[in-house]
Amino acid sequence: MNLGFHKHDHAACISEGVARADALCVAEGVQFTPVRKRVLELLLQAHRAMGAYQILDQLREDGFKHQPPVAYRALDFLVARGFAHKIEKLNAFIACAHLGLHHSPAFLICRRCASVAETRVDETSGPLSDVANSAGFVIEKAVIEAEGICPNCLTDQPE
Amino acid sequence: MNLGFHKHDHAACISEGVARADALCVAEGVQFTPVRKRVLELLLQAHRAMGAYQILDQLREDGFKHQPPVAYRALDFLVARGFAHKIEKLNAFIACAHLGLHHSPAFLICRRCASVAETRVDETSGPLSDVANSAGFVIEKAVIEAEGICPNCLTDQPE
DNA sequence: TCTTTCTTTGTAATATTATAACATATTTTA
DNA sequence: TAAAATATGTTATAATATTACAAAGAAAGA
Repeated sequence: MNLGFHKHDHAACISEGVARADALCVAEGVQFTPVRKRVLELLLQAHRAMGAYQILDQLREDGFKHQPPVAYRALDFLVARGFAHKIEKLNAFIACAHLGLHHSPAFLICRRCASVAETRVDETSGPLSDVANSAGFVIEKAVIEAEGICPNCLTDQPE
Repeated sequence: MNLGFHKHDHAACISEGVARADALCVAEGVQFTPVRKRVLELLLQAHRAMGAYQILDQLREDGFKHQPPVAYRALDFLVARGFAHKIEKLNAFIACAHLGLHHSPAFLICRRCASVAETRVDETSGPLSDVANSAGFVIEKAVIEAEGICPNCLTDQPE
């Protein structure tokens, strides 16, 4: 599976992501306002997890308002619609890599270069759901974040 | 598997947990100082995730010093030794339920009663490691936190 | 169209979580 | 016991996130 630890046409991946989100917003009848669009662009562009205050700094440079709620609202919107995810381990946000597909995301976080790859996992099977099922616990959402060393950092240099 | 969503001899589970941690500290030649012990007791007693400032409040009542670093240092110690875990999703801490066993923890968090159950997962197999392996990513630590409704809250009352 | 309803934005203030930095004290080791 | 390592005391501040309320804008119904 393509995990993002590689070179790719980045300009296209930004514009495609925005276009897809745009279409989804139209389809769902919600407003993809300038600040929401800009935040998604920033996340797609960064291609890594960004903190809310990093985003806020960028918004300021772009002439947007930049009090904390501006960023948090846009992020809440993007996360609620699945256009972005929060990485709990980093208190940071990342653009969704599978935009439009209903999925349960899992992340591989490189502790060296801070890149984050998103993959998908099956919510309804696996050891965790087995345990939950047998205990009678109903899982609604799972945070799955693995920290380690990405292939680039493994080969690039010694630790 | 016993997930903690049940009645049990709580006094015993606190004293056993402390005794086990004590023994491990002796074995490893590290100091299980009063504040460290007290924080572990508080976590074992609470039997749920506690924020650092909640712990700090308890420490104050117990006559300990109560500046933030006091709690964070004790928590860092407990987490580093595996006596406690941080729940990233909640920015909170919980006593380890499998104290002394080397393990990769996973959590089931009830969003209704805030109880947290700890279970173990196999780090070296499962869908996530398959993806990581094939991508050449080396996982060092995994955060696995499922949010949902626990069996007690499911049966107790409608949502 | 109007008007009212819902959604979004602007803004100030503040809450919550966490760390840096440095001095002092205590414990362990040589 | 001196030196080194570890742990604590303390102040200050950084980083992350939310509340609350007013104003503006968009959507929906009459």
